[in-house]
This record gives sequence, C-alpha cells and structure tokens, in this order.
Amino acid sequence: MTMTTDRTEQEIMEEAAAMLKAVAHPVRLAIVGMLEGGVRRNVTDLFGALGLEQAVVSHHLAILRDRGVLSQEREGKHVFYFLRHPRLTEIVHCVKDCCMA
Amino acid sequence: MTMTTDRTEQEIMEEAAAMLKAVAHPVRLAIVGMLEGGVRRNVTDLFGALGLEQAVVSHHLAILRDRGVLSQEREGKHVFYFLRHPRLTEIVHCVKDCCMA
DNA sequence: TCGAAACATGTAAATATATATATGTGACGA
DNA sequence: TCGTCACATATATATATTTACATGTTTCGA
Repeated sequence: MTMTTDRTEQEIMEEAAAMLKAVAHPVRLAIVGMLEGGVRRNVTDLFGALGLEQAVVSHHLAILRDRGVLSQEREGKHVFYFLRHPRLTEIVHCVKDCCMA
Repeated sequence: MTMTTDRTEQEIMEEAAAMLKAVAHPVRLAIVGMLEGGVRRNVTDLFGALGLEQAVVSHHLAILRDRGVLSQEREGKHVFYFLRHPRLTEIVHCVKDCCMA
C-alpha cells in the first residue's frame, strides 16, 4: 500500500503562496517576464537588460531557483536560467493587465 | 494637451508586484479562490468556511481591499466581498498547477 | 435607545524580506 | 598555473510582514 503524499488543501495553499511570494517582487516579476516562451538567458545578459548590478540579479535568481520558479544550466562560463514551469508567465500577464485596468 | 499617466515599465512592475504580494499568502490565496466566478461572500461566511477567527479574516480582507484585489459592499449588517478583477483567479489556478507538477 | 450581531482596527512582538556592499568560487584561456 | 571573466554567496542593517490578541465601530431589532 503506497503512501501517496496527498497534501491537505492548506498545505497546497502554503506551497502555492510560497512560490507566488517568490515572484511577487518588481525585479523578479521582470525576470520571469523576460523568460517567456522557454527563453534561456544567462546572468550577464539579464543584469545588462535590467540595468542592475550583477550581485543583485544573482541574489534574485537564487530566490527564484530555490523556490522552484527557475531552473539553471551551466554552459562553459555562463549559467543559463529558464522557467521550470513555462505557464508561470500567465501570472505576469494577468497581474499586469489587472493593474492597468 | 492631456497629460497621460504613462507609467514606466518599472512603475508598472512595482504596482503589479504589490498586487501580487497581497495575494501571495496562504489564507489570502484561499480567499481569492473562494471568490471565483464573481461570487460575493460576507465575512461571517468566509471565516466560517476558512475555520479561522473573525479578526484574522477581516485583517486579510483589509489587505486585499487596500491593495486593489477586492471590493466590498455593505448590505444591512453584512459586508460582502468580491474580486475587483475576476481574472485574478487565473493566478490561483496557475500557481496551484505549477506547484502540483 | 439599548444590546447584540457583524465587522474593523489597533498594538506589540516575532519573523521574514529587502537592499547594499563586500568577498568568494568555478571555468577557461594565455 | 595565473589571471580574469562570470557568477554566487555572505553579512549587516533597514524595513515590512505575520501573528495573536484586545478593543472599537456600525447596524439593526427588540
């Protein structure tokens, strides 16, 4: 008899909220938006486009990675980041649209 | 010559992140989920269904109201809450799905 | 108009997050 | 193997959020 990890609704809400919290920051929201459509971008690319310091962006990338939003892959000297769940850009569009309206 | 309030991309991201932050909490995520489809629910109804104290739920409702997520309307002794932007439940579904996967 | 029902707000302590800056580490080429 | 490019992590302080609990306000019916 396998023990399925059926989380309670409350546990699911806690995990979902934790992931959402990771995205709920202006810089991190922008990063997620920049990775739409399965795009992979390295740190230099990202911090250049964002106009922020490298350490700042690395810090935010670490938060997104640790909370399950992003994955990373090294290619030589560069580390590329991409969305673990491509659907997550829906959140960016939805919240931006709701803000504008 | 009318002065259109064209916010910078950064300002939009800040507003969007602030709204997202309001939703990024297990209790508030649950509340938003309970208001899907234009449903209106009063405070007694909500704190009963959530199994939480009245003051706790009122506190979270105030955060959601102040950040533009919910609207309220009084009807006699009851205050009904509902989503200002019905689309926001998309966020609940999206983040829950991504968490499960 | 008094009391109770329904809801809101205030306060304080614990905890988490943000921001800035400094330093550390891994990979590659000369 | 040494230097540098690309990136990660550490640390400290400031600020915000969470949580719990107490108290305040509004509305309606008796």
